[in-house]
Amino acid sequence: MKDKKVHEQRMKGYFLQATKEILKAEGLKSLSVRNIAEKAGYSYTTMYSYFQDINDLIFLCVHDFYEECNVYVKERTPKREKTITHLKSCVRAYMDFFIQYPGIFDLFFLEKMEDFGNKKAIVDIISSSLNQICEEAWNDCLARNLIKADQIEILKGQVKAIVFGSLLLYLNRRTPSSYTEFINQFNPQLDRIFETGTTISTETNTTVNNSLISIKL
Amino acid sequence: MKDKKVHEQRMKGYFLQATKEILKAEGLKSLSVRNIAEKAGYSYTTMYSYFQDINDLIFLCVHDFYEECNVYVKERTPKREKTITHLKSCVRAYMDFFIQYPGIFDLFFLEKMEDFGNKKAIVDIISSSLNQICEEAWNDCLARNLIKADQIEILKGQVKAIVFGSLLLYLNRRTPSSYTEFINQFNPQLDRIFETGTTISTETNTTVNNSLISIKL
DNA sequence: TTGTTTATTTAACAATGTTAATTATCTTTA
DNA sequence: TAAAGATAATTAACATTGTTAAATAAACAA
Repeated sequence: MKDKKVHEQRMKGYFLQATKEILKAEGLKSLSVRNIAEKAGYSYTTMYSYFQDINDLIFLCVHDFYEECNVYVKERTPKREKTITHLKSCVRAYMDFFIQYPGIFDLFFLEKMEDFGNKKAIVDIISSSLNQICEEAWNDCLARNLIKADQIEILKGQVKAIVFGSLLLYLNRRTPSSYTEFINQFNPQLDRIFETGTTISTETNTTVNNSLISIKL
Repeated sequence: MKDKKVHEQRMKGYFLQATKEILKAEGLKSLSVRNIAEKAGYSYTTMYSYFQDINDLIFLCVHDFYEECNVYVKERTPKREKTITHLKSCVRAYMDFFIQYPGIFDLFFLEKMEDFGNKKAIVDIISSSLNQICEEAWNDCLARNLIKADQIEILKGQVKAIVFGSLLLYLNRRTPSSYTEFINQFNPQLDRIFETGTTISTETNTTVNNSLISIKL
């Protein structure tokens, strides 16, 4: 009785792992049932014994990728400096994750909601991921009075919009065309958001490539 | 000899028109060769006599839609007030166009570049469309010294990122869930960009729904 | 009218997601 | 241990996509 459950979980794991690997390496475009099954080591229709359809499978990945992104950011911003600089580092690390895995950006933001089977829970995870992952950093700044309380919502909104706008243009439209250019455009934009609304601006703003990763697309 | 060209243009027109109609009404998802051909009144393979493939056809639409968007903005912002308020109205009208035609947003920003056959010309039209369409408004503000010359590039960058970020989240992730909410979030964000970097801020900022269209998704 | 070029359609193929029928494998129990 | 029954996995098949090649229809020139 228990063996059955164990077996089922193991099988699901194989398919899930295969799907994640393909998504990270090649993106949604080159994902197919036959594709996944081959990597998992089974015939394609076997998938349908463990998942309702391919979307069911795809969107189980969202949870895993969200957690991976969270870890990614935490690992690269360890100090908990409680400064706006630290907050900005978290935001950049969040972006870097998607630059490293454009396929996950696709899945998170470019895929249509209908393809998730309109599952609102999944969309909520995605939509709130940036704020969720940077929550401590925001709270720290607020607690230390580096950000005016009545401005925080609009600040969050601006950061969010600018992050996804920049990612969309860069990853999907190659605008700008190089990673260095991208960072050199994005950083001052991010800096500028915090120029007003922050109580004091003693921290230096960055206009050169100080990204956390050096990978270029 | 000339009849042939005329005929060819007419045929292309039929297919192009059909494609545009489907894109505007239903979006990329429900677009197919057979779909287009049926609307055009021909068998599906006839398309291949006039276009290399379906992407060739799709991306001829980009030119037309860009022009449509330009007209849309111009019609809704007629006065040429030469103020930052006017510039912001242009930006909002540009956004409204895509809110009215989410299928065109899909085509412009969500579609993969490979699907355009990597045609850089098309991507350039898309990427520069916002700045292109709002160019006069920006120049007017600059000429009247409402914007600091050394800030204009970063301002344009911020506006661009915030516009596409907001559209992406709203159209593709239903965040926020209502049009009114969307506008009430977006407007103060846009306002805030112009609070610094603009020489004087005598103009009133808008935080209520003053959008140019009243259609809600 | 006949022959040739052009236009259009029909037939077919490969790749996709999905379902139904079939076979293989494991489990239980006599 | 071996047969019966349940479960797991595969093969076959279908519908939908984009696309190409072959066949037919239409237009036109002599």
